[in-house]
This record gives sequence, C-alpha cells and structure tokens, in this order.
Amino acid sequence: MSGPPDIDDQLLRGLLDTLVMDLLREGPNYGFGILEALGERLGEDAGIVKESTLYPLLHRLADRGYLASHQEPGDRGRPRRYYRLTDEGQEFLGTRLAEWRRVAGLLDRTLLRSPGLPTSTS
Amino acid sequence: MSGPPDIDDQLLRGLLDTLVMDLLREGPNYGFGILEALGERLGEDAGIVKESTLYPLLHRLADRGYLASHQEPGDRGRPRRYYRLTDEGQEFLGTRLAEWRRVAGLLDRTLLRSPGLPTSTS
DNA sequence: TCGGTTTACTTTACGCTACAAGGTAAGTGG
DNA sequence: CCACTTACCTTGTAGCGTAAAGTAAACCGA
Repeated sequence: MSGPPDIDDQLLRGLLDTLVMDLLREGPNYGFGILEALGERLGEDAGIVKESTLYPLLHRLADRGYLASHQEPGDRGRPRRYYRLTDEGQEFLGTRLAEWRRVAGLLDRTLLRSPGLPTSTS
Repeated sequence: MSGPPDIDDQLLRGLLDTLVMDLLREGPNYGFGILEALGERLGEDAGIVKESTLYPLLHRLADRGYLASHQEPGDRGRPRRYYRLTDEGQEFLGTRLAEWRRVAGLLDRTLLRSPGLPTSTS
C-alpha cells in the first residue's frame, strides 16, 4: 500500500489552476476546504496540490480577476477566506478546458498509439 | 483560418521530453529533423516545440543517460548530431507514459465530465 | 584565399509556477 | 496571559519553456 508515486511537478503546471477553478464551479470554498475537496475528487492522488502551491495560486487568480473572495467565520479558529469564480473566471476556465482537451487529444493520438512498443531493435 | 491559438507554455512542461523520446522510438534523429517530425505528428500544432526549447532538452536527457548521440554529415552544411534512445531512456519513457496516462485519466474524470457545463447552478 | 550561403547547433537572460519549510494571524477556553 | 486550534502567508529554491542573438562547420564560386 505504498500508494502511487508522486506525480512530477512539471506535469502539473498550468493544470492546477484549471483544477481549482473547476472545483469552484461547485460553489465558493476556502483554502483548506479546497485541498480537502481535491483530495476527494482525486482519490488516491490526494495531496496532489500542496498548501504552499494553493495559496499563491489563489492570489494569482484573484489578482487577475478570475476569483473574488470574502471572509467568513468558521466553527473554531481563524476565519476563512472563501473564493468564488467571477464571470471572467468562468470564461477563462472555459478556454483552459478547451486547451486541455486539445492537448490531451493531440497526445493521445501521438503518444499512446502503441502502448508497449517492444523496442524494434532487431 | 487563423489557426489554433498557441498552447500555454505551462501546459507543455514535463510533456515535451516525453514527446521527443517517444518520437525517437522510430529511430535516431537530429535537432532539425526532430522539429520537423514533431510538426508532422502534431499537424496543425506544428511549431509546438521551439528550437531554443529542444536543444537544451536534448542535452538534459543526454546528461541523464536517456539519450546517446553521435555526429554524421548531412548533404550540405554543418554535420548533424543524431540522438537515439538508450535502454535507460526506454525505461524512463515507459514510466513517463504511465504517468501521463494517470494524470490524463484523473483529469478526464474530474475536469471533463461536463464538457460544456454552462454553470449548472441549481 | 575569401566571402557568401546553407544548415545546424549554442548561449544568455528572463518569466512563470510548484514546492519545502517555517512563520504569522485570529479565534476559543483555561 | 498562555496554550490550542484552525487557517493563511512568505521566503527562497529549482526546473523548464522561450525569445533573441550568436556561433560553428561544411560547401561553393570568383
């Protein structure tokens, strides 16, 4: 039960923002809640997004106008900052999803056509 | 007919090495040849890999032992440096392809489950 | 010998983002 | 005031893709 190996950072670049924004379509959420929700969505790959990645990411997206935020008290401890998708954010998300589809399609056609090509060294 | 918009850099990270190594399964190739071959493979997305991206990439992979190279004269001009996959490289490529499949699968399940979801609130 | 041409490879500086590690902040209850 | 809980923030580092410009090695004709 060692779990799956960690995914290479580089492979996640430019994907995490899409992942987070997509999650926010379900409704506003805050830092810890987002991490938790991603853990549920991704199952075995929980922890794919790190805390020190998420917060700067949220700030970037907010700076660009894709997210808006407000504070709200929690049950205990420091109040939470909830983020929600803006209209601009939804539009941006749409283009990111389309881009993902294009790239994924491209690579499926090129990379995955011969899953275990044996080496053809002859 | 402006062609497809450029793909975000970030989305390509950690993918280009896989793309190049996969191409080299077809046989040894050199810088310009690789660029050309990728252009053919990717069709409309020709130029997805830039010259100033490819050469450092080849050097990295060679430093790590995944590629080996030798020089050979071309028809005209400077001689070419051909790269080929080493055994280590083939193994590495296998893990990268598996990783790609895992990530692509994850995102297909989470991101793409509602292709054009208009906001689905309610 | 010397440019000029073709082909191919190299280098520099920069920007973005993921991360680890550690810190800070704002509540509650003793 | 202090400890505890929950949540957020910051600093520094590293990797990789890119534009722009430069270098290198072959051949050619005058």
